Amino acid sequence: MSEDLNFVQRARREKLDALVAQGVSPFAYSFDRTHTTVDALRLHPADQHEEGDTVRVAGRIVAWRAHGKTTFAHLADDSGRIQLYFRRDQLGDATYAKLDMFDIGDVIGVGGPLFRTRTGEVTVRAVDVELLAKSLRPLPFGKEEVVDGVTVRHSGFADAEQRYRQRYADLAVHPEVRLLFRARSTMIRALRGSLDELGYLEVETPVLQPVYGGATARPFMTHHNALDTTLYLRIADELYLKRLVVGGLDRVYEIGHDFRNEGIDRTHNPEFTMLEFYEAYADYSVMMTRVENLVVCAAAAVGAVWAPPEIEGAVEHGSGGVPQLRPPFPRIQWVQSLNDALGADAMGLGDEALRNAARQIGVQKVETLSRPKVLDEMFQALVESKLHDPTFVVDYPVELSPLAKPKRGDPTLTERFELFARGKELANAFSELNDPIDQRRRFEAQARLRAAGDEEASGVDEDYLRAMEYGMPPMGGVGIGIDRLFMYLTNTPNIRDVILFPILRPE
RNA sequence: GACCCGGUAGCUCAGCUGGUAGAGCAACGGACUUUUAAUCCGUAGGUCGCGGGUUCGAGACCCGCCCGGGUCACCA
Repeated sequence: MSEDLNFVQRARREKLDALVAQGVSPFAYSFDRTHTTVDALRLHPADQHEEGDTVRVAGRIVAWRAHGKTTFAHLADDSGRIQLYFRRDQLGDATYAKLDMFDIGDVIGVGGPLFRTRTGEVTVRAVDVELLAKSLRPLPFGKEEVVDGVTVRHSGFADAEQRYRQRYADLAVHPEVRLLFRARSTMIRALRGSLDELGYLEVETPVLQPVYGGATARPFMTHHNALDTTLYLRIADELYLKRLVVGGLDRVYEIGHDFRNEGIDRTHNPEFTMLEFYEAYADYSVMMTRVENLVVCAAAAVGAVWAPPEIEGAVEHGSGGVPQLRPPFPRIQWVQSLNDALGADAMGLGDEALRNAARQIGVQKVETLSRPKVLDEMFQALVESKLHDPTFVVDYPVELSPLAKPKRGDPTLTERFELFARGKELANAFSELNDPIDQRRRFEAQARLRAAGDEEASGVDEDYLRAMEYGMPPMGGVGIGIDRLFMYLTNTPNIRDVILFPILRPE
């Protein structure tokens, strides 16, 4: 293996050996730090020019400027970075000589008083220095300069594939990427807080399921050895959460991963994060208010901690910042908006006329699609893709919504809505079907499709029907794609940039 | 899946109509006690994605393949 090391790695191994030979342990157990770099900087007031408090800071060496008997460096931690100043007369010959064994990327701890350099930068005058972890592989740090107050980054880490594969290196080198993922966590925490405040209970339901359902998608399959049975990774949480409402947990939610064995592109990762929540005695109009409030709350949370990076050469996440949301969001009827866009009564068209209309607006392979699918495609092309600001689309045709209740007063429609923004679906919700007899019919229709070769169709979930037969309260349910919501709020076009470890082809 | 762009040093990239591999940063040696893309002098570092072909000669041209990015399609 050592023959594979490049010359940079070999040089670092040699330094490691030299340190060990001098009795320095290159991988420490702990370091007693008193301040983060940003806290240390704040400790030293702008008007203070004499030496200040003593601090102990720890982090990664990100820049190194040796000048013979004196050395400047920058140390970065999660909060930011601070300059270090080493002097031979301060540290002594032996300690100062050890600095030669340090490299950019090493994790070190430094103690000493704060002072302000000639150029005004708050700096730690190192009195003691300790190696905490030797970096044996060079991190692709770029160099930074400040031009007219704007940080400009030179020759950094640009290879998108390597940034995803080695997210640890991407994060180590790009503070703006750390900030983005912190904002994602902040958003999820805010969503949890909102639901908790409404009396929702956070629960965990099975990822491994004997029967999959709750959405239309091809599943991942696996096998349990002891039971000698096929299990599926869930494609949705829905049916288990609704079982819990049967059990008397009136308001439940779950934030977790769903798995869909389908294509990978800039808006699809096979494993993605879904928030689903169900509320007994609420219908879809109540849930619309809930979604609106949650999205506004998510936007506020993200906006409070995140803005597009102002570093030239930074990893890009679109522009414009977090959108300003002005609830209530517009609500448009599915049928009406399709008819308006088409200039005809889509639902009233005969099969051939409908297919011709679909072809004309550019729907591909119309002849292979079922009638509901054709309608859905037309709606996507004519309406969805043009919804830029958050908009609720309400009252979907019954053919498109196998788990929703029929609309009161119009059985051709269902009480369902989806929320769209920037042409992408952010949420999907309905007044949940709670009639077990109707549900069995719909399951059986799915099972027939499956028998006919439709891999996306699920089977009959007898246990779920049993739960429903005990009596399922009316309820509203919502699914929100967390990755998509965060992409929308940060204007990030690629889902891989909001997932820490996106799926890639194995190396 | 279709089309477009790309794969050259650890990183970011250049390499013209084919002539035998370049820069900056990082690394290594040296000088330097307030620098900040530090500076200066020197050194080393390459299976040019892989496999064929054309040619006296291929990083470059041709064919095939692999990998990545983008666009479109599919996957609500």
